[in-house]
Amino acid sequence: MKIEPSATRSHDHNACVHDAVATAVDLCEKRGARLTAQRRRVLELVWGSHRAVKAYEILDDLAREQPGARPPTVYRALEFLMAHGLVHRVDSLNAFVGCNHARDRHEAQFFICDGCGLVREIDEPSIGQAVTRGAKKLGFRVDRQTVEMHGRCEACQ
Amino acid sequence: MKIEPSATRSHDHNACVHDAVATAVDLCEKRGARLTAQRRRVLELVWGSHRAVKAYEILDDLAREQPGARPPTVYRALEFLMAHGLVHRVDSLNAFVGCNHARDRHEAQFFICDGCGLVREIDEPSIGQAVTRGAKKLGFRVDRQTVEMHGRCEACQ
DNA sequence: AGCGGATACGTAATATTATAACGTTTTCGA
DNA sequence: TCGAAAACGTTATAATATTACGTATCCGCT
Ligand SMILES: [Zn+2]
Ligand SMILES: [Zn+2]
Ligand SMILES: [Zn+2]
Ligand SMILES: [Zn+2]
Repeated sequence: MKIEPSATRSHDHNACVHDAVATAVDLCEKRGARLTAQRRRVLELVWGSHRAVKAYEILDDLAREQPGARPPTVYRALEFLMAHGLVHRVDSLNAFVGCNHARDRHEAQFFICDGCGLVREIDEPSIGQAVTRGAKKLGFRVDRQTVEMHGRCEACQ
Repeated sequence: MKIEPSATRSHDHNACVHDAVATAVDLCEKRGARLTAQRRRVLELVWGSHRAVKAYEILDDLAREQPGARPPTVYRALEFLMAHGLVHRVDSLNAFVGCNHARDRHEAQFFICDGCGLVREIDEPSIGQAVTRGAKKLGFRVDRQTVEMHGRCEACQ
């Protein structure tokens, strides 16, 4: 198992991946959820970078080491990982990104650099609050939010 | 030209559509943009309801009255309409919705009812401000935002 | 250990969403 | 009225995602 390097990072990314997997193992253990080898491998592949990764990119990677892999293989794994908050879907990119604070359930908000592809998940409570205010005005109940900001990261400006 | 009724409205929807088209005609006039018959028809079809409409639904409708219609016919019209802020894409639904305050360029924020499909576009400045604050913390420059809240409208709760 | 239901996976097919490529027609100002 | 730009027609294909159904594996229970 080798994790490829990425142009968009300057840190020890293997440590990122290792941490993410350890957290996932832990969390699934606690919840009695089955983090199978395949699901775990898909999690690693999603964490291959801090970019959002396309399902078919994951499929290509997976198929290289496991020729039987098919779309449902990947989508099923992603479904599981999303259900457990280990991965998020980025709707504006049709792509998936690893969650870097998966311990608690949370509303995900993303900054996405259109230059280098970097995705940063944040938790800015005032965004949630502003949304709640807006919802109240309309009598809406909010169950789930998609908040994705596109632009340029510091390095790419 | 007949606009179909929708389960999710209690108002004179033909008036909505009429207004939207009048605004569009006006705006395109001002900008020297060509709101052709086809683009106008697609705008009407998007405005067929206050729900988000799929591209292939529009295509089906359009093809009924114009058998030569093909995917590019619709996507090209939508591209034009979006470029002029007359229609927005709802990323979390892969669908399109008419803009109800197209006069000015604006950041669109949506509340989407998962019960009846109603989409309400709002302009809650505090959301934009909260986002800006979050962006500043990260050194991000925001160019474009996707803010889509899913839940239940007042009637569907 | 052996049974049986639930969960996960393999596999083929197909559905849905979107774009590429290229030629023709229309528009509109010079 | 000419010519370039824009719009449109048409075919094909790319990209994303799901359905359906059969098989294998896991796991609690006896
Ligand atoms: Zn997260
Ligand atoms: Zn960047
Ligand atoms: Zn709008
Ligand atoms: Zn509703």
